[in-house]
Amino acid sequence: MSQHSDPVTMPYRQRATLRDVAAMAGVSIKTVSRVVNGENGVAPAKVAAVTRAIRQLDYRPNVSASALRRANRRTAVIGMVLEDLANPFSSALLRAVEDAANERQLLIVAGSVDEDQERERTLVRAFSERRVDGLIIAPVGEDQGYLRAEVEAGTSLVFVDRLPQGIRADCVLSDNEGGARTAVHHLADSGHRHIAYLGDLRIIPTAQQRFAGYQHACLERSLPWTPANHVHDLHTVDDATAATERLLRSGDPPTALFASQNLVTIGAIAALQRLGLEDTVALVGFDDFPMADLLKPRVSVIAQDPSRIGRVAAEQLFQRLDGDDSAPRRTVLATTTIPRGSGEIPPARR
Amino acid sequence: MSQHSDPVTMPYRQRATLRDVAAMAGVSIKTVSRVVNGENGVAPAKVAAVTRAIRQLDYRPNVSASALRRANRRTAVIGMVLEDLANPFSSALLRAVEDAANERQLLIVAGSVDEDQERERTLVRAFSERRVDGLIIAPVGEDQGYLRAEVEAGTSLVFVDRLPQGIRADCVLSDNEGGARTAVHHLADSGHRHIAYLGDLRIIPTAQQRFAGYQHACLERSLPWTPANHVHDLHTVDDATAATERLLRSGDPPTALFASQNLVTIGAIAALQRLGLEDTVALVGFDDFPMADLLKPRVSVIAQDPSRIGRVAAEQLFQRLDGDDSAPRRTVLATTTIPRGSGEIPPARR
DNA sequence: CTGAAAGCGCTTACAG
DNA sequence: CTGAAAGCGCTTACAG
Repeated sequence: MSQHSDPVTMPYRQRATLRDVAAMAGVSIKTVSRVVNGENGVAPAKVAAVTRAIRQLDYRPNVSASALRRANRRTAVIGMVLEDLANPFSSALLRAVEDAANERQLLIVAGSVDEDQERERTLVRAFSERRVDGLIIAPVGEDQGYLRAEVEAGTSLVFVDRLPQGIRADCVLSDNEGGARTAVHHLADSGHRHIAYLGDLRIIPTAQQRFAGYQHACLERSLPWTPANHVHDLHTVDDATAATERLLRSGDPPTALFASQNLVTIGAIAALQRLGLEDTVALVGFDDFPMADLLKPRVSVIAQDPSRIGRVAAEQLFQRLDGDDSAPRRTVLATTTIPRGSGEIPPARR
Repeated sequence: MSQHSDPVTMPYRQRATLRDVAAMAGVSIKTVSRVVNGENGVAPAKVAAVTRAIRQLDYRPNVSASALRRANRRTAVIGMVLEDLANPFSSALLRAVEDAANERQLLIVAGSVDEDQERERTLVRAFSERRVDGLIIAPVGEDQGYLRAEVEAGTSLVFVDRLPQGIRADCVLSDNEGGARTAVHHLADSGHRHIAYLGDLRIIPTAQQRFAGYQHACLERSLPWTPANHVHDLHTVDDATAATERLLRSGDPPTALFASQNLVTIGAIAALQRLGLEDTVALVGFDDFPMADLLKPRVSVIAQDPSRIGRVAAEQLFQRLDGDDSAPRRTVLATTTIPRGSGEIPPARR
């Protein structure tokens, strides 16, 4: 293949530059720049000539080039590091931030970390090498101290969903402990005393907080503390289904389940259905999900509001971008209890 | 507030540049550049000195600056224009493209269009002004001709989910017509002759194709053509619920429903449950969804594979980035019929 | 109201 | 093996 016909080595067909526009309009590039940036103090006739040249040449300013030279260096891009762009919680966060970012003409680069610390760092570095103005991060891993370098370089930083470690920065998250407490209280109010805890990976701070809430509620209501009823490290639907089946088939099964996360709730439901116990064993899940209202029984949940978390985080980030350098703020959003049926099933005779 | 303490006007604390690294290592910036880019032909001692300086200064190359000067102008960023980053179909596409992009160290900027043509153009322009290397677009609106300028400027372009209009380019999508045909055949095979069509906005090409599939299947099986049973322009769950209720309460209700999209299926289920008809009226939905397997009855669907669409689109894009300039290719992926119960309910006596 | 010169952080195209 | 000069597309800091 000749050098000429190979699109890889062939130079791209030129896009019009300030120079080209200037030449066509018969002015200097500085004048074109003024028009492009809407600065005033340009003679109307020149504005007209430039505008026409821009249209004729289909000129697109190169935002990266201008950011490189501009005093504030802003790229108008923010980076989001999320657990998994395909999961509803992450994507609701992303979408909420997108909507907020739109008003400011900010673009979003985003990536998934899948609970992998290494990946978190890789993504942040990639974003940093593109000089994003700000970062919104759902942290994984035990130490976010490496992000101090970014902050010192002028990158704004807001965490979501989970508290960061090793760095003080803004964070917006749900009241995980309070929500879990409420769930257990809710079940206890229906008379349950044997309430199982079905939890996500213990290394996840959110999971820890939810377990703490469970624990406190058990103490508060003097429920028996039965470690056999505490299952941790469930990270997939299938994990949760298997664990729930095992639990319910054991010699001393719980009369109610608290599922500390979306996928775990779904897995628990699958297990209950398989054993025909969905109308016998009570269930409250942490996190709402689309079909909760159409299942039988309808599923009671402790709902977070990921859209709100995203919106609040975005607003927080924008304040920082606007120069707010007050002390880091932690915003804890209350959860909402939504009783739909499954959480109000009374204890079965044993 | 003094000029100095105002973070907006205050210059950002300097990040280390090639110059700084060169000064510390006692070499020219060209030598640092060689080390950073892994070019060989640098004396080992200098490589060591440079490497040490890079570490000490926590140097991060400015990828945008290098792209500006580099011959191929590649930014290593691709843009995705999707319907709604928060909906499962879009987010599955995004995630699949992300996974493919990771292998090539490409970053993704993404945005939602919400069925708004204006927004599609705005997003594309914003991406273009950042000089993305490629675009993956789920097109809305009637004309994608404006994208020719991007292609001529060297931007690779692949459409997903919907065929573009006004431009010839690669496209990866499901066999919408075939899938819809199969759905109706499936219901007809159980003896249904009065099958309602519940469809999304008619302006959406995908919806048109699904209606065409429905139509062909009706002809093929000589089913009565009853316009009263064709409901279009359902775009939300609530729309679909209301329309389905109306239909089932009419004088001559259908014995089976074909819901041409996710949210419509969910709305139809809500209506069936409300009327107590979920075990009486058959239902097949286009698009699978997470809980389909846990509802009662379990929901039969025609499944697309958004992950596969995303992966194939990404691979197609990468081939173009690698210089493939063969004729535009259209990839149509087959759908899968998943019978779970709701689609196998026989016609009720009328 | 306008523009020529310098420079953002980097790579290219050379020369040695 | 190494580096000085020019330049990517733009804005800054001036001068007129």
